[in-house]
Amino acid sequence: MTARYIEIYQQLKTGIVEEKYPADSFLPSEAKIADQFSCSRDTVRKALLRLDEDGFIQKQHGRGSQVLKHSLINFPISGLTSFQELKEVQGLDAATKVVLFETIKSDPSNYHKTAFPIGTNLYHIIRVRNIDGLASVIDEDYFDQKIVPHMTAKIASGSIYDYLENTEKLIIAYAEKSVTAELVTSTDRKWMPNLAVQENRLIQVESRVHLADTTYFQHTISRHRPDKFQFNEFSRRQKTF
Amino acid sequence: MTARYIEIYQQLKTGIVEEKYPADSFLPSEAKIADQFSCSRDTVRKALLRLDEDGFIQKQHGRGSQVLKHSLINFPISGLTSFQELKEVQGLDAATKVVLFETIKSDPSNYHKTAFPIGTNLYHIIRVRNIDGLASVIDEDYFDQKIVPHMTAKIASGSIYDYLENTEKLIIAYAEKSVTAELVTSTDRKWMPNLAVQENRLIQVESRVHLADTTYFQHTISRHRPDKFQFNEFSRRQKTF
DNA sequence: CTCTATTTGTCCGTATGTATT
DNA sequence: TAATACATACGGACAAATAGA
Repeated sequence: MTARYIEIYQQLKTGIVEEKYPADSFLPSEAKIADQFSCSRDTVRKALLRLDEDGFIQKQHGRGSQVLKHSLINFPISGLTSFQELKEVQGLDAATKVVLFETIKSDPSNYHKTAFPIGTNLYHIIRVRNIDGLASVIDEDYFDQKIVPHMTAKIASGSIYDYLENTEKLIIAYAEKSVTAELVTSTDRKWMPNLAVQENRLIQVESRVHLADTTYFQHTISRHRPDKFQFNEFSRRQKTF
Repeated sequence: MTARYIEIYQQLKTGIVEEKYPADSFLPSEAKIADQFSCSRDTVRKALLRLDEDGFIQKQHGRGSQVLKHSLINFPISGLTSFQELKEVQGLDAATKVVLFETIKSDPSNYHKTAFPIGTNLYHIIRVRNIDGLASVIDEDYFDQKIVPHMTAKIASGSIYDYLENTEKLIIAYAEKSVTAELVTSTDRKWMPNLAVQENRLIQVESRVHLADTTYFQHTISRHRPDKFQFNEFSRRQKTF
């Protein structure tokens, strides 16, 4: 069922994480890996391409594939990763409180904010994320009810993405994101009571999320405490094409 | 010299940008594109993979490749894109002033900052970026002199990446980046005199940059005016592998 | 709902080019 | 120069998803 190259990707990744292939060492050549797995070199190359993209190895023409230090904990703003997934991966002491759950209709007054066509029925949800007991993120979501018809406050208090993908079987594909530093509002201070008075901005990540068939279904605004905000990323030099 | 699949990528991309293939329409099937270019389907698939990664199309199993709205101007923090390149792509009215150019040796007092081994000879450069006449970014760079032996203040006032790649023929491959919101210092205010007094933080992007052979050669700290900071990104949902 | 045509996804094998050592 | 390793390209086969009759 799962593709052969995915299995090979996973096994090589495990070998890297468990230091069977330590940092700075080279993986076996593509031909040797193909022998080990009794598959074609093409299949191995697909696996190595993913490892390269994910920052586990650096491929080098004529030399081999070198294992990179995977020191950085990935806190991806890029990549579409839910808070719940981050919590699990990073083992955070985190809790979610749903502070608003309502259904609204998109109208001219909020169109600029949500970018949904006027008249679209939406869920409007606000959640506060507490990390180590401190209110650290305010998430405001809008979901198209045509796509997500059975949202509840209970679902919102857990993992919405887990629900969307595993229960509703939606295939979440891509998002346009923008990151800015926005002025603190009185509403922000209400949900983040411990924010120091001299802090005048929150880090805002705004996302428009689409399904695999390009349907636009979610708009999210995440506002982060500036003194707690950090994200780490592995990035490759853009080829100039 | 340039690979066939790159040519195909470029031509399709041009067709999308010039709206020969408008948003929401479908590209011809892989087989048809292969016919048009008299190449194999494998070669077409490589081109489409890049277009998909770059957010120009959405591939859909059994359906085709749909053209996406490419509304967002990419201001990549991810992706390793130099200020000079951004300036050219976005047509910014931007100027660079080199405010510090010195050679130093890495020692215990700055090791935590640069992460270069103690005793490494380094160029230390600080540049202020003015956009529309306003000091908007402070860039602080450290370069390993073993890798970049002939840096000058004149080069630093232009495009260092252009120099590194085209003159020194270095192949810049990847970076570990972190983004945080750091407290404003008196030095920051010196270089950004118009920063409002109530602003207490700058958005900081810190990068450790490596060459294709994994050599670590550059450490950069970019501090952005919070009221001017914005970056947009196209991002895909991480497969859970 | 079934069948079929179309389209993309995966995998294989082979050949040749190019970079590194 | 020669051996090794990755990059590109071709062609074929079958699986899986989609759409429409």
